[in-house]
Amino acid sequence: MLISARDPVAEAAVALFGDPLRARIVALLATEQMCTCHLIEETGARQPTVSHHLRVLREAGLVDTEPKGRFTYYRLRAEAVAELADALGGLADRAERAGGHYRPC
Amino acid sequence: MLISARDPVAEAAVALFGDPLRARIVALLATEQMCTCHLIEETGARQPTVSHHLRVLREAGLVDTEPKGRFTYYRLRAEAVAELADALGGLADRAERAGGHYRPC
DNA sequence: CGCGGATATCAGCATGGGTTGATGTCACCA
DNA sequence: TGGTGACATCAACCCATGCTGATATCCGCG
Repeated sequence: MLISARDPVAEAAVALFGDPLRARIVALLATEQMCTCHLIEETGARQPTVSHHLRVLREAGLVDTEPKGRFTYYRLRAEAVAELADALGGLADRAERAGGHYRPC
Repeated sequence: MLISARDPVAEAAVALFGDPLRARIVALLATEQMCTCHLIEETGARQPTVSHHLRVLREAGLVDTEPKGRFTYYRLRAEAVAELADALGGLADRAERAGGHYRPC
């Protein structure tokens, strides 16, 4: 795994947690599917701010949207989060095996 | 898990991946322990920049340091990465179980 | 059809964090 | 002891991103 600016793991991690409000939204969506109006209510943030963060999550492929009339419900994509968890598990494994190797200076 | 600005999961994720260069450093440290001079060489970044990012990782408890004379080696803490992976696995589980719950508007 | 509600987007502004060059401190060597 | 190398830190600068108020668009209802 060569992590670069375009690495999906880094991008997903930053999309999920790169901002405190967005991390809060993620936590809320992990409890139930919610529409924008609920997220605005729960977080106390302004509507455009909430919409902006939902857009970041949407474009990162971390949420699905389901329009219901005037309301838009968001679902956290468990499969995408699980992929990230797996990738991090792999990183931990590699780090474990990397111990003891000392490159000379 | 109530993710907030102080949440260790969010903080670890951001410390690991919040900047492309830092993510790159993390990937390098997952292959072997390296000293600052190696990381400067491998990444092509300036020394203060590399030091700054190492500091972020250090203060987040994600790397251990081992001074060897004038050289400082860094080790990615596999256990810390594994904890993050576990937490994300839990988040994915919860998101999976959250499907189907629709709060009325 | 007109109005109100939900929300996605736009444009402008402020701030935090990354990068840079300079500096300070410690370790090593002749 | 003095000089050099490694690197942690400092201070200044810049830019990407989050936040705000305004606007546009779509949907539902009387």
